[in-house]
Amino acid sequence: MNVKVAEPEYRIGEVAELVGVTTRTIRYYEELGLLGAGAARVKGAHRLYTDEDVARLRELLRLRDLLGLSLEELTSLVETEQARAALRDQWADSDTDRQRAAIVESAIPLVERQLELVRARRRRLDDFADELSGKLATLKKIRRQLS
Amino acid sequence: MNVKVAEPEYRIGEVAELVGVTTRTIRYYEELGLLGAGAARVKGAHRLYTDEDVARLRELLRLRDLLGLSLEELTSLVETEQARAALRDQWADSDTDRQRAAIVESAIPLVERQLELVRARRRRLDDFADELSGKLATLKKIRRQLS
DNA sequence: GCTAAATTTGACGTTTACGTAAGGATCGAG
DNA sequence: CTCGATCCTTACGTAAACGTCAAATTTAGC
Repeated sequence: MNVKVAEPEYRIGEVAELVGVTTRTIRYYEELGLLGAGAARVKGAHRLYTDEDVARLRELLRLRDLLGLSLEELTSLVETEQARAALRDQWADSDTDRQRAAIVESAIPLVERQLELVRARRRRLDDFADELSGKLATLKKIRRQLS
Repeated sequence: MNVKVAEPEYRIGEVAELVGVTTRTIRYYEELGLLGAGAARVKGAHRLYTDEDVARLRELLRLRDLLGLSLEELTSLVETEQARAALRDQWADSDTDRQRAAIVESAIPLVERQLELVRARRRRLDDFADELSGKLATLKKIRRQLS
């Protein structure tokens, strides 16, 4: 029972290069609870990451870079997902549909919140772009009148 | 000659409240060369700001907040405008059209660069939004199948 | 089992972007 | 001219997000 599919795993240095950060950053994020990499890890052993871990890290970095969220804001935004990720390990096992449904139910509002943040930021950028366009048009008009 | 239109002027505390930052921030930005407020100011005298100064500060804050630019990146991005702002004071005076044209000429590429940055950021946000939408759709599909 | 390369833990250092406090000067109203 | 509010300069303090270094360990290959 509890058959594990041999997932390809990466060491911290590989992950760092894959996503473009340093190993320090990855350990720091784990320290903050943003990454649970190998939750069950004997102290001193090397950390191992799955493809899913890498994807999660990439998403965190995107939220950080595109929305300018602090790591503290990130933690509160993904805390639910943290629990979900913990549960997810057992997804493939003997979970009941009811349990699976609960996991999905909890994941949906999280993604919805992220989507809202992204869209709100997009709207503000649109406004800014509009103003800059107007400014540019004004400048060009002046230029024409001066030539 | 050199008739000055009595522009409404604000003290640093007023500006701070208007744009939502502290006076420290404003002085710090001046220290970095981002704001030239009262370039010709006797040491020790109070700083005075015009409506245009306030607008400029607001723009800087938007670039900082929406694009996540560091203050160093901001300085290099607006350095040209800095020179332009210095010249602009004489705009209303005895400038020739050739000089005015030069000012406008130098301002245009600056605004264009800003617009490019904003649009690039917007594209990345759109990509992110698309991915999140897809993820959300997937989750909802799973939810339907489990119910 | 041995060795080189990568990793771990712990701790102190660094940069950015301001916060904060002190002592004195300036400004505007009366 | 006086007084209270606001501001000035100088300087040290701070939080976030890592950087860096050292000594001990672990891991992969032979």
